[in-house]
Amino acid sequence: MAGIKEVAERAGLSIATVSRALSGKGPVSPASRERARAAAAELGFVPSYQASSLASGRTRNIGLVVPTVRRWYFASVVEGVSAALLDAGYDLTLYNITEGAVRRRSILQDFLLRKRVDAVIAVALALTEDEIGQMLAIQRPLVGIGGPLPGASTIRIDDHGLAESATNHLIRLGHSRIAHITGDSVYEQDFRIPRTRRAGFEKAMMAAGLPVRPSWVVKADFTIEGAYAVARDLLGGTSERPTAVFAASDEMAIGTILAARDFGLRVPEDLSVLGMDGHELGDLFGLTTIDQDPRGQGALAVSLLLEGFDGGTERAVVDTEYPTRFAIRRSTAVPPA
Amino acid sequence: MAGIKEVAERAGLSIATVSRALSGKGPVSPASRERARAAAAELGFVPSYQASSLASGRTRNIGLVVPTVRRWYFASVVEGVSAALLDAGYDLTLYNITEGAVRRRSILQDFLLRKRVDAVIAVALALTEDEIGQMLAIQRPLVGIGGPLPGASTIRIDDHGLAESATNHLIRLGHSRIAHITGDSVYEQDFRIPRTRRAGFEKAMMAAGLPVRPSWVVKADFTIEGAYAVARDLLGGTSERPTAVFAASDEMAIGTILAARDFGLRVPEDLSVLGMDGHELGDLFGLTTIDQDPRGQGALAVSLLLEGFDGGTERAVVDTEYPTRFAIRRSTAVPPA
DNA sequence: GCAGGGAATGAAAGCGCTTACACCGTTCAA
DNA sequence: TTGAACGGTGTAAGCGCTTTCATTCCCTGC
Repeated sequence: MAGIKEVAERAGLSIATVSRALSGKGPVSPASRERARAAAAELGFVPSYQASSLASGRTRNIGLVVPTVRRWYFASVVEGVSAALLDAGYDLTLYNITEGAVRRRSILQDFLLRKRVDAVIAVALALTEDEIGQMLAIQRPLVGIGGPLPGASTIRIDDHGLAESATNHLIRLGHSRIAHITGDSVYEQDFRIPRTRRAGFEKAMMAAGLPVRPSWVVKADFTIEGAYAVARDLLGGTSERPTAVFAASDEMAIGTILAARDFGLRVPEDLSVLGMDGHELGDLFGLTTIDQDPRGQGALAVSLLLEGFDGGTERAVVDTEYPTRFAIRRSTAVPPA
Repeated sequence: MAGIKEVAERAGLSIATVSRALSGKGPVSPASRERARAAAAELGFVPSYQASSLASGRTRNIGLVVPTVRRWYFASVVEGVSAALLDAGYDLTLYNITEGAVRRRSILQDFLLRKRVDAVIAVALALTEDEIGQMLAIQRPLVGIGGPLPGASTIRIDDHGLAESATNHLIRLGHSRIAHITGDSVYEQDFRIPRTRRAGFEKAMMAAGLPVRPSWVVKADFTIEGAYAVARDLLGGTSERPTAVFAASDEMAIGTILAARDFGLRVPEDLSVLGMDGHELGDLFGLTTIDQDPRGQGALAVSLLLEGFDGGTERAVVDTEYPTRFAIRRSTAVPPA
């Protein structure tokens, strides 16, 4: 393996000049730059990451913490972050902390703090103030996507307001028997999104003078399967049935549509279904939803971070509300007569 | 930030002893070990990754190259790899090379070669021999999951044989009008799986003396939506319709089931549908499939790698055939009378 | 009682880069 | 004409660890 020393020898330059030539920092004459480049190319030289990190203090590596990559939303964020980082020549270290609190603790401590990353992007995680403090204490910018991170920059959508207007959409169509599928306790612990969306739903219902029946606010695990199971209970019983379901995620809305079909319920004639997120399957199911473009949010998080690196020392805490789009498709309509 | 030097001072030991005590390598008296541990804990010391990598040559970081994380299969592999790596105290650097050849080239060269990873796991990628050679040349083990990597270790399932026996399952049920949904050209370029599965399908058909109608071997992009679209064409036409569809992935099988439902076709009474992979939604759709546990494959890849690190210099190239399970559910039955 | 062998430890030499600093030769304004 | 300013370059001091090697000390066997 050729090192910078060999390149310098071959180019007839000092290693300092080669370093400057290849990194683009510092003044180097065009002639030297070209010779350094040529020598590096001939030897197939690739600078050692650990050496340059150690010397410069920058790793060109970003940590991305997600609860899972098996939900569409998270996978989309990961792709957005990954693509933006690749373009910028950064590496992405993925921390998939499915296993919960214990693992998460050790990740934050043993991994993120090991100066291995220049910054951290946390998706939908409600970190404690302690945890946030630790990150900031070691001078590593932290940006949160889809989750409130007091003291850190965040990119998020207005979950409360959007859930409210989604519910209002149903109410305006004439629905009064509206059920809501929210997240279950596992999710509530780490993320505040289900709770926030539920609050928006309840607010809209109250404002319209409509009852929020406890039995019509059901919990599921944010998957198609999970929502399918609870939607079967909701729709299959002999008791009165809702005319509309607002699910806190598109996956749960899709599960609801599938359950409805099982009972011969037509969507939207017999049941309106409204989702939230902008899932790639929304089109196929004609799902009305609020599209939040998680891929774009991931890319934006990277831009913010990289800007901060260049911009200098401004460690501004910005809270960006990401724009959404209300995609009205076929799954919502006026209630049955 | 406390460094090993501060820890050594506090513990009243040399930095060499502290290093040995904390890493567990080399002889250290129990008393010193304890003092080093205590001092490190008090100072919140976490060793610098780049420094130890630079000094030791090991990064404790594994590169994982995937074409996307938005398919269930890949996301599952990522989770399997991630969990295993986290347990072992390794980092995972994710290279999501959705964008194709150009990006992939620069990733392999600029990133993987920068000595940033101890090993690489490539999922479903048909790397060229050149690319494989480069990796091996720099002494970095390479293991492939779900794709043939000549010269490197691989974990894979018997795509050809399994596609064959899946097809035979349909044939034994009495089907003779069997369609196959395979991958489209984008996928074929980088991965050999669709082609291999199609070959298995064709072999079984030929062996049974059944015709492989070109119009019944249709291409889709391995997504639910993509397969839904082509399945609508396949099933909705006025011409003769197949009685069974063997899709090269569960997602495509699910798309087929959804398309069938649109036309009022009952599964399996009017149409048998057979998938492959073991998707988490398979249960909901009652999908008969071949379960290949990608999560387990990811975990196995990590074990193989880590074993190799400990085991020593044996750079054995092993080709592991991962066990699968034929999950017979409700989506396949005898053909309509 | 003494050589020989470990175990425990510390000093110090790197690992392969980046960058502060010093230096030289120009250029250009005063 | 002079000196400040600056572009271009090299020297060398680290970055924060790991690991080799030498040293010390204690135990064992003869």
